[in-house]
Parts: sequence; C-alpha cells; structure tokens
Amino acid sequence: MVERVVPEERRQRRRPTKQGAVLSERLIVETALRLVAQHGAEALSVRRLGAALGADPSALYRYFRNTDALLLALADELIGRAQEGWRPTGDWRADLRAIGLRIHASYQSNPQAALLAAHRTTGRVHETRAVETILGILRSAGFPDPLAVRVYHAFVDQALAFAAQDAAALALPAAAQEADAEVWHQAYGRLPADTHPNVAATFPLLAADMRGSGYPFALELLLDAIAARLPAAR
Amino acid sequence: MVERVVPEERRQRRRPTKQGAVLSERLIVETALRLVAQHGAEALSVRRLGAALGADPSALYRYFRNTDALLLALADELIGRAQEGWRPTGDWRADLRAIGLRIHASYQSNPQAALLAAHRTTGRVHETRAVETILGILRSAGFPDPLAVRVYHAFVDQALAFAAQDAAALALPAAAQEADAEVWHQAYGRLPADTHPNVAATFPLLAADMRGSGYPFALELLLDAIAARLPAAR
DNA sequence: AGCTTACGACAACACCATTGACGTGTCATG
DNA sequence: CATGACACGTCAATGGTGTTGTCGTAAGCT
Repeated sequence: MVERVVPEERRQRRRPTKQGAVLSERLIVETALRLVAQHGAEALSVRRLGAALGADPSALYRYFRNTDALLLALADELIGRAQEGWRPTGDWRADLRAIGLRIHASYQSNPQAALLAAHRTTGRVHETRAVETILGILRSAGFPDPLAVRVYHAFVDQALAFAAQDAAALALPAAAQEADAEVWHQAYGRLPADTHPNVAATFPLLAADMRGSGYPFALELLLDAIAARLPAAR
Repeated sequence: MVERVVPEERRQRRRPTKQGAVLSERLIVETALRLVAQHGAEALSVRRLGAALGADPSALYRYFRNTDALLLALADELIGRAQEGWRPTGDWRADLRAIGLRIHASYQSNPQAALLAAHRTTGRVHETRAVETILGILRSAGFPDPLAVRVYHAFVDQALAFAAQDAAALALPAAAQEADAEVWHQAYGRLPADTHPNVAATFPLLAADMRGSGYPFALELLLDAIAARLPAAR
C-alpha cells in the first residue's frame, strides 16, 4: 500500500469535498469529539465521521493512517484542553494537585471520548508537554531522578485511571445511571448486621461518601505520601 | 424478534451440533475464556467462538441474548475465581495490600471481561463480601468510622481504576499495544533537551519504569498515607 | 408411537475498517 | 498567465463483524 497520509504541517493543497467542506486534522478531531459527545462512543465510526464531515469516509485516511491514529489524536486533544490556561505556582504540591484535578475534570467533560482515550500513550505534543511539566515540578522540588520518575508514573497513572473510571460512570445512559444508584441503596442498605456488621454500622456514612468520586481524597493521600518521601530540603 | 434464550436451569433438550459438541452455558464460557487466553482479546468474536465450539455462531444466541450478556457471564466467572482461597492475616496493611494486588491480578488475567466488570456495581454476594471485609480490616485497625469510610472509598476506587486501566492496555489489539510501547522510544527518546530538558534528563529511567504498571507503587504510597492517618494506637 | 417444540443450521442483512485505482482541482513553476 | 505534476477526494470492492428470520429435525414428553 502507498502511504496516503501527508503530515498536517506540510499540507498545501486543500481541495473542498463534494459537499463543500474543507478538511483538516483540526476539523476532523473536533467533529469526532462532537460526534462522540452527542451520540455516544459507539457512534464513532469512519463511515459516520465521514458523513458528519460531508466527505467520503476514505478521505480520512489522507489525514490519519488508521482509526487508532485518530483515537490518539482525540486523546491528545483532551490532554491539551486540560492544560489550557494553567500556570505553575512554584509550590510543587499545589501544582500537582491542580494538574491532577484538571486532567480529571477535562476527561469528565467528555466522558465518552475519555473512555476511548484514557489508556493510550499518544506521544503527541500536548502529552509530551504534560510529561515535561510534571517531571519538572518533581525534579525542581528536590526529588532525585529515580524517585521522581516512579512518583511521576504513579501520579499520572492514577489521574488517568480515575478519570477513566469516573468517565465510565458518566457515560452510562441516564436511566441506567439512576438504576445503578438505586441498586446500591437496595443491596447495601439491607445487608443484615449479623452477616455484614461493618457495612451495617457505617451505611449512612458509606452512602454519603460513595455519591462522589474517590479521586480528590485519593489524590490528597498520594500527595501526603509523596511529601513524606521528599528528601529534607535545605 | 422472539426471545431465543432459555434459562440454563430450565433447559431439557440437549441436541448435539453437527460436529458433535453438546452446548451449555458452562462450556461456552469456558471455551470463550480459553479462546481469549490463547489467541488474545481480538480473537473473541461470535463467529470464532462458534467455530471453537464446533457449532454455528447463531447457536450462541440460544444461550446469551447478545455478546454483552456473554461478556458479563465471563466477568462473573472471573470474580468467582479471584476470591478463592484468601484469608486475612490480622495485619491491616498486609491485608489491604494483598486484597488490592489480588483484585488487580485477577482482572489482568482476563482483560476483555475485566473492562466490563470494573465499571459496574453488581451488589451481588462476592462484591458485598469484599466490601464487608475491607471495612472490617479498617475498623478493627482503629480507624474511626468516618475516616474508615473515606479510606475504603479511596482504596477500592484506586484498585478498580488501576485494574481497569491496566486491563484496557492488555485488551488492546496487539498492534496498538506495540504502538504504545514504540511511542515511548520513538517520541520520548527523541525529545531535544532544549525544549524538554526534564524528559531528556530522565529518559532511560522513564522508559524502564513505564514498562510496568504504576499500581504497586501507587498502592504502597496510598498505604503510607493511610498509615500516617491512623490514630496512634494503645 | 406420536406430538410438540427446542434448538442447531442456514442465509441474509446491515454495518464495520481498510485499500487500490482513478480523475480532477490546486498550486508551483516558468 | 499557462502548464504540468500530483495531492486529495471519490469510488468500488474485500473480508470482517454482530444479529435475526426461517426452517427442519431430533429430543423428550405423554
């Protein structure tokens, strides 16, 4: 097969499609995100995306070598949106907290796409910038390189894992979402104290706490532990 | 469409297929798990499963209303297998670590099914038993109820989130898996020191560390932080 | 022994990603 | 301003997917 993809920056000719659309990597990514947001993850197919763009499906292969490459571009776009407008404060702990919460929030804003994208390594610009930033925060805070790398890994994986996990809940149909919450109260609210004493004793607390995401507290705990491993400065 | 599925317990006639196999829910689930284990996640299709069973693909629809129902059955089977044989030691930290790693490991053993399971609250016996156990460990370790509940939430969500995250990576088509690994060397190995000094400085460490899961270290950090919040005993 | 019907098989449908071939509109060159 | 090269949108085809309407037959009841 001949390589059909021309890198975006080297693209010169832009011929409109029969329906008048002028394609670009940007337009394709944005249309794909819109498609997923409006009609769910399963609505994202080359054929449907082509239709939404007003182009033949195969035209997409002039921009992405396959659907995997497109998916990576979507993932990178989400990472990029998470970083928009953020500036480091110089306080490593505050900065890490902000980045973690921003990644989480960005993925929640498009749960369907987040589910597709959260577990990929893109190697694209937004991602490499985020990696560079986080590593910079840790190294200039005084973590020696081997520790900085391990901490980076745990921090990033946890942010992405929670983001995907919470996105999955949001991605459920609204009806199924409420039904799930109901089932939770039904099943756990009625567990008898003789077989499940600990659940029974803490049920009101549990029910209240499980409403929200576990991420903010888990992040705080992670930051606690990281701080404890920071070699005493001075 | 007519409902084709007859519940397993009410099944009476067992007609062999042309190739002589006698189908059952058990046989189908076990064959499916074997198929995935031997030939990878992408080998699991209705057609291939039918072929592996020695039956027409459409015969499966006499046992499962669709592939989602089949995958749920696979997931349920895995949950059952995972909990076998674990006993608490009385050391809260060792017990939590063991539970976390067990959940993680069992999901890795069949990523495809794990992806479905990790995002759903079943409220069924295996799940409620796990909740009861973890809460019991925390409460008898001396955590006051409100803290025990928050810690429980963070711990469980972390385990499930990482399990799903790492399962997702394993469930990718082999090609995408290799692509992700390649990206680390291609994209991150070539980032110039003037734009990405921190990545450039730590690249060998990074490439080595990112090969494995971030969970074991993230779990250890979480346990560190939890221990630090345990009210001094005595 | 005969009847009912469960269940396996067949064939078809609608969708999917991907690719080779083609021709036209766009741009760089002169 | 004309021209030639070729980028890129289009077409058509391939081989995959899950799913379903229909049918015959053999299993198991009476």
